[in-house]
Amino acid sequence: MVTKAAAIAGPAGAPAHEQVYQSLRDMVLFGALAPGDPVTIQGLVARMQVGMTPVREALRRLTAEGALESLGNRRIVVPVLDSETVAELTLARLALEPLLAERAAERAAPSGVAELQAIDARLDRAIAQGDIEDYLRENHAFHAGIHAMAAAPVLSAMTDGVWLRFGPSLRVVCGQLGTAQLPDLHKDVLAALAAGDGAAARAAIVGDVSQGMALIAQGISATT
Amino acid sequence: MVTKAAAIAGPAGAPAHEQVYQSLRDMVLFGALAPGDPVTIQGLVARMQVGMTPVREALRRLTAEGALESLGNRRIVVPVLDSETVAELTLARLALEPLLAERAAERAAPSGVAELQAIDARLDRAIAQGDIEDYLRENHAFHAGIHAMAAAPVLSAMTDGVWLRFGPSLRVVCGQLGTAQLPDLHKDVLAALAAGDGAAARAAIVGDVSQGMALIAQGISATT
DNA sequence: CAGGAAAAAATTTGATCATATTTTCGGGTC
DNA sequence: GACCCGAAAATATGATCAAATTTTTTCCTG
Repeated sequence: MVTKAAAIAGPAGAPAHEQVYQSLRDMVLFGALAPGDPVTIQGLVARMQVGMTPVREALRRLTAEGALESLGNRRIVVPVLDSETVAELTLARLALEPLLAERAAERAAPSGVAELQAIDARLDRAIAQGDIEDYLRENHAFHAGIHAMAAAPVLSAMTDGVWLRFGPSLRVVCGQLGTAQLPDLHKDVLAALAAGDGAAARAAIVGDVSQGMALIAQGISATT
Repeated sequence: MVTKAAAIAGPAGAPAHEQVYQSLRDMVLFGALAPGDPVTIQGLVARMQVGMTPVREALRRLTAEGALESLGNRRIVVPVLDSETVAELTLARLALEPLLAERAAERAAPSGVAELQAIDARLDRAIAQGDIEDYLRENHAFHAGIHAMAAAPVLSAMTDGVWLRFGPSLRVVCGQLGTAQLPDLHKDVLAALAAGDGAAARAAIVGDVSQGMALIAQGISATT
């Protein structure tokens, strides 16, 4: 796949390695990179207009987070998930995200919930229009918003890492199945957050995560 | 603190950035770096004998894992934990490590259990002698061994990241309280592993993690 | 005249790049 | 099928530039 993104994006003031990191992170999360795609330093140096040092640093960071995989032979690729790994990622998400949702419900402010509702509205529109990239972006924004509400930076960071691992594969699954049958328990989540009901938020997220990861598992086994 | 470690350690064939990473990781885990210690690129370039690029890459990797913290102003320090962060880390450990222990019990091979027993024997000796660094090393080896048994690379990697976050603070607590009152439910863990009893292993690890993190929380609040 | 705050110079440290070196992969040959 | 050679990519270094902290100097005020 390897869509050619022209140049680096991000805060102009930020250091180059940070901008490269953000760009690559976006590509991983929102479908510009497919599982198995090779990621070369020189390619990134040419595509974005920076030296090799910032690119190297961004790459190390991404591999440390599991977004990219460093083959022993000096080669870096977007990881291809097998079913065991998907099962592990499901366990990880189910261990962390319900916890975050519960905390979010206990701390939810009306303005935050309203913002999530706006995101969810855009998400529904993306599904209706079959726009996969928009769906991925808004879906991520929705969950990231919940995690921000939970006020648990460490747990949020760990969860982010998990999302980076399945991002490319989720994109593939969406491409195969379209946006029609994607999970959407977001309305339940929103209701729970608005009501401050931690248990309900937890339950809704468990459902959302389970459905989403089941879809990925299904897509993986179909390819094998 | 900042004990001067002479040069890089690690597999000779490995790339320099990997060796620097391993060295720094050891320092973080086993007490050579204290919370709040500044970590400068140039200092590392001088201490280990490598250029800046490998040092930079190792530093990015460590900060991505949460072992180091990048202040906005281009400065990198060993994180100082507050009580909220300790609470989060406790949640994270309790979410992941019992899961790993349970899986380990279901997959435990006799040879693996024997190896863990050997580690635990060395650990007891370190406690008896009050050798903090040895204690930290063997304790880590013990838990890492369990995680390896669980055959869950992603969950293990996530847990490793958590350990990196509280490593320096654990060292401080050991220094304050000595090795006398350290938690040691390892015998229960070993029995559960040998018996293949997942629930018992889970329970033992819950106890071990809870006790250890409570000690850290106590040490943190004492300093404040 | 002493004390202190603000400004400016100097030093230290980080960020980036261009270049040299080494390693790996692919193609061709025996 | 094994082996060697060339191209391409990664690793690592040192130099250069920019930013931030620290120190010093200066000037104003009490």
